[in-house]
Amino acid sequence: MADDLFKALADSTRRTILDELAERSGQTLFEICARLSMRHGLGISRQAVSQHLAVLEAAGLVETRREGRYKFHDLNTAPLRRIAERWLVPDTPDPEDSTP
Amino acid sequence: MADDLFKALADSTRRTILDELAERSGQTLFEICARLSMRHGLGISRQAVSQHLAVLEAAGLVETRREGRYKFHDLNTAPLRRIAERWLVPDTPDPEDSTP
DNA sequence: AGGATAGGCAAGTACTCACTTGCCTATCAA
DNA sequence: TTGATAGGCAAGTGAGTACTTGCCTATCCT
Repeated sequence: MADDLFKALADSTRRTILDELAERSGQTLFEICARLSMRHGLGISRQAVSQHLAVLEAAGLVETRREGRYKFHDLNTAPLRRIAERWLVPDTPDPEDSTP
Repeated sequence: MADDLFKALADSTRRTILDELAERSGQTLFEICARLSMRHGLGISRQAVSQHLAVLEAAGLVETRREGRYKFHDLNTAPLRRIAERWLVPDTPDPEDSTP
């Protein structure tokens, strides 16, 4: 659960994708590919970006909506808010990692 | 720089170590090993924990102080606070990942 | 000094993961 | 229908990494 979130954030390309979606929400796969290439100089295939988006969606950081042949991607920052709270608040720890 | 931070958080054992240090700061390597085994059921070698602590220290999440033959580890939550801010604030993005 | 404790260094192994390659499906426009 | 566009599925490859094993250094106590 939380493991998916942190693993998703561990890759720099995925973090750049989050940057792009934070700036302009609702982009399609091809739009994201173009902007990664143009603005960030990332020579990366469409399939690679698609796989990154799947990871981000599994982590709950990206939500998608389909319209016709287009699939729009939206950023969801809710999971990010709980990251810092885990170690800042000396509360009962999340039993997430106790039994991997 | 920020890459070290996210990579450090990507491992569940390291996150559990942060949990332990959040609960009791200033533990030694052997104390951390014992608590990981006792309270979390993690059968992990001392060297593995030592390597994890090195990763956490490189990420700025753990600071160490040496006293005699003991090395105490303290949690530093400062880097965590800036994680959520990156995508919550629609500001000029950190140019960190532009040129990997 | 000698043993015990706390920690460090380095090479090897096994596994994960990012990325590519190749092909396939679905929607829209002519 | 035909072609073009947007996206998906799956196997293979190469690099990174978590962990082990073995040995070494430093500090403390008797």
